[in-house]
Amino acid sequence: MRSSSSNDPVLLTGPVEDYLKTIYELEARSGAAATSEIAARLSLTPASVTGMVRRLARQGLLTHEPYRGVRLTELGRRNALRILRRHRILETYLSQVLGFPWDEVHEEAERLEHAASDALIERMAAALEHPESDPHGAPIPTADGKIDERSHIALSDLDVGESAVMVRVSDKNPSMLRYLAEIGLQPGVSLRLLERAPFDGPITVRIAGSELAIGPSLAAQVLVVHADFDGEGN
Amino acid sequence: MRSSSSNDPVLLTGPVEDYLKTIYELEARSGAAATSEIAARLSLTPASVTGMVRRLARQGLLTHEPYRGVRLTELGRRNALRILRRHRILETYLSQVLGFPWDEVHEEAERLEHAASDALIERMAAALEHPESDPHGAPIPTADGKIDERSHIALSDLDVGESAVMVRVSDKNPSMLRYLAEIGLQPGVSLRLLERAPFDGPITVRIAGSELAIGPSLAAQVLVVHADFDGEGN
DNA sequence: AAAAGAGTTTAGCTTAGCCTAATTTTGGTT
DNA sequence: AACCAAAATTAGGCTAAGCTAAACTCTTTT
Repeated sequence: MRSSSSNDPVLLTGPVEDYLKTIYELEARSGAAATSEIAARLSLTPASVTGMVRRLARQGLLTHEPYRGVRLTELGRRNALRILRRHRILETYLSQVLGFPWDEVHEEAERLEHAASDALIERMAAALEHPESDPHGAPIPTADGKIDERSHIALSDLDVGESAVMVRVSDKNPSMLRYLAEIGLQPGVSLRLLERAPFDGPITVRIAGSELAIGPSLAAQVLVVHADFDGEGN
Repeated sequence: MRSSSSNDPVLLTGPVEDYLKTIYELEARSGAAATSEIAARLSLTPASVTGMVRRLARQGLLTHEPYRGVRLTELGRRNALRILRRHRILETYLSQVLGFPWDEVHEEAERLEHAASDALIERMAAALEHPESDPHGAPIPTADGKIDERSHIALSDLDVGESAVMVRVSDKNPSMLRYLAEIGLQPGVSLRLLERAPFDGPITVRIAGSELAIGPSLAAQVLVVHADFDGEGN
């Protein structure tokens, strides 16, 4: 009479690691991750996700309320953060040490994060002097599972006349990243919103002295903090 | 009526890469790789190997004469050398750049070799200034599939009085590697065979001024070239 | 209150890669 | 020449992770 309780040994496969990471990110935005959202992010069918979610629930990595969505347990969250740490340290290492352009590091890290040992990740972290964020501005969880999720707003939500500092952008769209690099819009760069065209039109910003028009959908992806404010403490 | 011919797209999975690498190494020694040898190297059952071998033959990566053994085709050899290049460059990078001890790099490379892109491997190779051998002295195949297999003899086959240079040792036995590092027996080190005890007894060598007794089974694993001879040209 | 549609789950299959147990082949001994 | 043991193969199953098609549930709209 042995029940499969939550302290069964948890050996994570690559696909399972991908689920956990994805669910962590979705849960951070929406409270609970929907089957279809997970499926879309991982390019799987919803039916496949339902099946995997059942298994992960059985292993104690998440809870599943049918038709209601999925939440990570503490165990699931710890593991998700471990993968996220690997991913972001790998991205940083590939970018800073090996000179990969920032639009290529995501895909490479996506594969390496399942193969690298903790020892390797920690050596890379040490070589980078323990970075706090990756090349796209995402915070890197510590080895003991703490993460400093800063509050930030979208560039598109800035008011005209306000100054801000670019802090973060998604790592998942290579061509967007190439464009941002081209116009010099990278984490740490200061900017000021000069003008906003009506009817969801482009935004004009000043970056490093020159003016630049940015479409609203791109501006919505670029995260900033107000320049006079440091963005800490939510 | 479509036959699965040898120019089907060949996308290699991790396990398949391991088979090719292993078969390449066995074939180099014995002419053809036996099912049971492959199974032993990969810690699988012979039955599993037979099944996989059939698939790989169907994909044109090797030829299989039932009960007689397995040989890589040109396609299989090219792919095996690609994995071997990855493995050895990874080992070298982990050792030289990230400071891993030489007894730990094999296991780490074993996992990373299936995940790293060609672009990453080539960046690492460039950072290392295109090394010709890995930390254990194994030659690194070039990106276009050439490999410089040097001839060498076992330390145990040296005659008394002969001088030699250590050139290579297997990367697969961590505790042996730790011991060799401890006694300073690493590729490039010069030595002279002082004495050989009878009845398969220990060998005494001089390394860096001091004398050292080495058991025969260890000495058989350590490969050397004669000091007055450069080991090139078969 | 019923119906519709989006989202989710279930049922049943597929493939890769492994396993054990049973059988067959090979090559060497008596 | 027959036999035996080792090696190899076949037969039949299993798990992880995916898929399609069909059925179900929830919420919203009529």
